[in-house]
Amino acid sequence: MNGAEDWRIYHDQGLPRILSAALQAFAERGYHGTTTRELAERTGLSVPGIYHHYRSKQDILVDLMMLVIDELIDRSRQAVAGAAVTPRAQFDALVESLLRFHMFRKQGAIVSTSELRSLEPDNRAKYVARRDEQQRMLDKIILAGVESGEFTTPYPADASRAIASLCVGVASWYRADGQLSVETLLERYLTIAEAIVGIH
Amino acid sequence: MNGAEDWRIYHDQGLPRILSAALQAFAERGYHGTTTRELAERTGLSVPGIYHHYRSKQDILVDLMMLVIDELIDRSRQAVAGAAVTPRAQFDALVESLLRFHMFRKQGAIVSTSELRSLEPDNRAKYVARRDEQQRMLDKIILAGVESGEFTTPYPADASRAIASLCVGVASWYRADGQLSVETLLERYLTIAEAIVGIH
Amino acid sequence: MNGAEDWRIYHDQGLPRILSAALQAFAERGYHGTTTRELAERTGLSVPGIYHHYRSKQDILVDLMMLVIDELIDRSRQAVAGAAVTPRAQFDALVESLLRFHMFRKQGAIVSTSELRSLEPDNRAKYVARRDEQQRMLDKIILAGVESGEFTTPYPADASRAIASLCVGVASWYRADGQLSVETLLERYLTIAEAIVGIH
Amino acid sequence: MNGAEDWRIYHDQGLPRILSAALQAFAERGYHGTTTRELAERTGLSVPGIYHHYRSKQDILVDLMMLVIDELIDRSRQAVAGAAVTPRAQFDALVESLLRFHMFRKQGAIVSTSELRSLEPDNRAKYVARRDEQQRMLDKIILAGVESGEFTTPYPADASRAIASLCVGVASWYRADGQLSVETLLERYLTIAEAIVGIH
DNA sequence: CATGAATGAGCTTTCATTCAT
DNA sequence: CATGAATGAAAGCTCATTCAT
Repeated sequence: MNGAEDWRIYHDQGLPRILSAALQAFAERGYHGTTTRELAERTGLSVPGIYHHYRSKQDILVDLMMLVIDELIDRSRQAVAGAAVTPRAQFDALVESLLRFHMFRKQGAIVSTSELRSLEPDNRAKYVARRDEQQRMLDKIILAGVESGEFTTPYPADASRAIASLCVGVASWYRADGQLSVETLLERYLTIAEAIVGIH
Repeated sequence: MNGAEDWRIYHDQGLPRILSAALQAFAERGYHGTTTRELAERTGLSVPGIYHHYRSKQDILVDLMMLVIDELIDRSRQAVAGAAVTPRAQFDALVESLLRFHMFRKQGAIVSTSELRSLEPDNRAKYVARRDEQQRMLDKIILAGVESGEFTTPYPADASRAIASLCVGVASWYRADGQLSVETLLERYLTIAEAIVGIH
Repeated sequence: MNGAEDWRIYHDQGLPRILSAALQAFAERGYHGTTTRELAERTGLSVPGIYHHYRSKQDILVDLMMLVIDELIDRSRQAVAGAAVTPRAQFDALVESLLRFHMFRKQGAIVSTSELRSLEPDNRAKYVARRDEQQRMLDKIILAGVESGEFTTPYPADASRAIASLCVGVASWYRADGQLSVETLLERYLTIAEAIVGIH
Repeated sequence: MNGAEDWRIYHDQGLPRILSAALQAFAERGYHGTTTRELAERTGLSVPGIYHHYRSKQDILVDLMMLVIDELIDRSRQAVAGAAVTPRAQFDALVESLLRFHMFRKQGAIVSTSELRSLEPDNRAKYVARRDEQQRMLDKIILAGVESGEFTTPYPADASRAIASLCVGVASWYRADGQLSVETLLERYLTIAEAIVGIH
């Protein structure tokens, strides 16, 4: 159904209005700083209207964060699947995908990072499992690159974590209307990421 | 009054008990997720006891975040002042200082990053001014290195932001009781940082 | 739409339950001496139930005092409108109306007098404007009587204020179940009021 | 020690500073609307300093109200004692004394009237006893006047209460810097009072 | 889905008051 | 008397959530 490079293309996320409102609100004021009344106002629904769709505020957060991480994983897999079967090609594709996601799903990324602590234990466990799954994709590719000799970093695990930090950091300052074009940012950060894993 | 390398040494922060309790609580549950009752319990004070020392919960957050950023700036200046007057020496010192701070003042760094949005506008402005001051220290050193030819990065501003992201990221996963020794982490991340600015 | 003498007839005020509770409570213990919890108990509502209907305790006081002064003005106008167009008839009607009001709306009158200082500045200004409007009705009638020669007081302004004081005073001691019948009280105080303006 | 007409002369009340502060504060904001902290600030004392002199806020109110009513009774007695032994002379003297008191001890009168409800039951009982004693002085003189035929009012009790209301009302609007001179006000209100009891 | 009313639990903050120094 | 620290109780108000219509 999707062409090979769909992971690069970001449209409006098409979130149901409650999740869309929650995304804005949680990103701006945090989960605990957002009231259900505010969600109602932002959606144009009534407060009981919200509860018609969700059993609790927590459920909204869970739904939202799961959608976000699932989209990230999905796009990451597509990126890797569409790349040539070399560590470098796969690395470049995955990092590019990570970067695009943190640019174009900025708010989702911010909420997911900062509200992990607001998830109740069970929900948190589920979320963390998926986030770790995502991180392992990068770990594996870097390890493969090191084993094949294409990447020269002596500490692949740290490099992987550092690259993830870098990409997550992008969400905190990137603006679509800022100075840096998408392509330029990708190019520069890819260069940095390659430097980190030791690609010459 | 202080030996040259004081910026490397971290003792207990010696925070007054209320700020110390707030630091733990805000880091764990966030500003809005922390109640004044909880602060009281953690301090061993009564709720009005808290208000004897602080006029509002917001004031506690402000005091805490200002102490954190001021310590960071102070240590950064010491690090640079104590280094040789070459871009590389200054860069290494500042990055090391940033890394140490995000390892040893982990919670303060987490709170400062995630609760910026919880500061009321005036307080936020003051905080952001100091944070920008800190960031400019790194910007300038990298620019100097590029001008002198010691650093080869073609986009110093991005490199500076990337390195800051990297260091901030450390606070989110570093554990004092983890696998990685301080010295090892410093070595690895310094190598990465140098790769980012293009030191051969 | 109403019969001519409606201003003489006092039924239960038909206040919404919150205002009714506030009326009793503020009259007994004062605005600052009344807690929202007490209002809740008196209404049979919970505390948030109160806040569903009013945004603040101050808003309750405002609503209450405005209802009181508006009813007073309304009845005063009706009394004057229904009287013959002679100063004496209008004076008698207005004073009778004032007296009845301070007998049958005793608590409202007490609250309005004693809690003026508890109104926030804007609300106070609005209330005072209406109270002055009410006072001017009496002033004008007395002046008219003096001009026509029917009233002989040499200081109409003081007489007007004195009569108002007198009527307000009634609220502080009148009891429906006391010794004095309504008609007797009206007769005596009307006699006094006429003596004050100098009607022979 | 006092000359005959001392009841006419009002100096500064010479209240101890705590009572003086309480007088202002209670008059402006009411007993329940005034905090002990505010009393401390107004006196220049510390909060524990207040408690060095008074065991509770209630005690301050009691002391204040008792001083006020005692001064009123004292001056009333002096006024009557200094007057000729005729109902009219005694009436005039007592009413003049009441008027002067409500002009020159305005705030004390306001507090005493509005904070009666804030006195705890025992204290209230004591206060009411004295206030009634004061009222009886006026009652008796009017009765004497009626018996001697000098006063023609057919309802002396109501007249007495009306006159008291009138005098109390003065405290609510009189300003020392207003239009009305003391002597003018006295003259007019005495005329009114005499009209009420039916002195020709 | 909306409206309107409602609430248990809990929020931040303040009160009068106390005690050690 | 001041300073400074402290507190039980309670204040005004808000939260997430629910229910009837």
